[in-house]
Amino acid sequence: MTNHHEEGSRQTIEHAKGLVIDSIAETMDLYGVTRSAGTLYGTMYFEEDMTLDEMREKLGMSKPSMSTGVKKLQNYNIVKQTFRKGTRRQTFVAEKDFFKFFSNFFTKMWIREAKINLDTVKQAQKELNKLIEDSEVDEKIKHEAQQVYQQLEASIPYYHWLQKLVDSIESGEIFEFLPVDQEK
Amino acid sequence: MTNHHEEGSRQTIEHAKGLVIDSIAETMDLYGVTRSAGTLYGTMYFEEDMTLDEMREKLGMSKPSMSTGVKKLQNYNIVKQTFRKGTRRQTFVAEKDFFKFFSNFFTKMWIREAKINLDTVKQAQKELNKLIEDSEVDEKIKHEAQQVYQQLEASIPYYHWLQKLVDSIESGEIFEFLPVDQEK
DNA sequence: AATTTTGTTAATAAAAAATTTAACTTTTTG
DNA sequence: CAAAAAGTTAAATTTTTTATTAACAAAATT
Repeated sequence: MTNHHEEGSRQTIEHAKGLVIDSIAETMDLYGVTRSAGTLYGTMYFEEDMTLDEMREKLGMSKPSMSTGVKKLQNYNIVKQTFRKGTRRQTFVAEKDFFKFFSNFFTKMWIREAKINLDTVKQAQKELNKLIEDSEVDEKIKHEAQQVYQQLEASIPYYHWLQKLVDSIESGEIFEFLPVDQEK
Repeated sequence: MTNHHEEGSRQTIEHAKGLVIDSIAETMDLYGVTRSAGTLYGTMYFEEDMTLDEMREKLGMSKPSMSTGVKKLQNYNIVKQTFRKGTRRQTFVAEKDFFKFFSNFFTKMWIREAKINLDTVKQAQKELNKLIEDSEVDEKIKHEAQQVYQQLEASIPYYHWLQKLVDSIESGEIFEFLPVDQEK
């Protein structure tokens, strides 16, 4: 085996990884994560823990970009800080189990959706109730307010269901209903 | 009931709707849908079918913006074209059932994720296999290729599971496992 | 304590995305 | 079939986002 061949083989491996990294980044882009954060995650997916400088080297970008990128990924709960002995630099590691990725990423969004929207619906209903219970208010308006109130009321079970979905993912119960097929 | 009061009451209703529209737009923003498309959806959520000009009027934006916005929402499968008799203008209606919204929106993303990433993983594995099966290739490289191959292989069950999740949502089966609580 | 290393914040520059105006195409109706 | 209406596409502009350089702050080692 010559060095010439070895060089080409390394390139083949890097090419294969590159395909997957781009694909992951495209998917994350679909989910509203910026392309560069997605590429960073994809890169970390194939590495052990990395320092900011190692990321910068791999991606050819500036250190502040890596710093903010990693922070973003930490916010999505798909990258964690780790402790590598022998260096005083911070190191970070990507969540490599896609089931955990799914869980961390979507439950975070859904919890927030359920909370924010439910709070808002309650607040809007409170305001509508003022009209509905006010004897001074015109019947036509009252009826309109009631209709909107009802539409909002009908949305509430959805947010409760979303919370149940989150719970079943976090507890792992969902995998009893939808088992992971291990065979290829 | 005076007209003066009636004016204020209408404003109260609009204010309540506005709270909810903003909240919906914020959630959709979280999901990677632009703010203005989210606001358009939120607006349509409180209306029957709408023409482009009605949207433009409500949102105070240009008609081409409405045209592209509606197209985007149609792509997410959360807005459909309808036929209102008596007008030759196109009309559009928003999906108001959030369960269907959830289903349409997320299954579309997940189907795409599963397909694209699975295809890419297979392709990457094919390239890695060339190294693994090539007797000319250095053992060290071969080992590295095998490791990456294995990492990719381990991700495949996730994509199959995602497809199963999509199927159970589309068939409605998931609601047997996670029933919708009707009581408040 | 001083110096070096590391990471973050701030300001600027560059790039990307969204919005509008204007031109154009298609559809409808008289 | 001509005229008008409706919708889309294209080009240009504005706004927003992203990334970089440079300055700063914090931590650690000598």
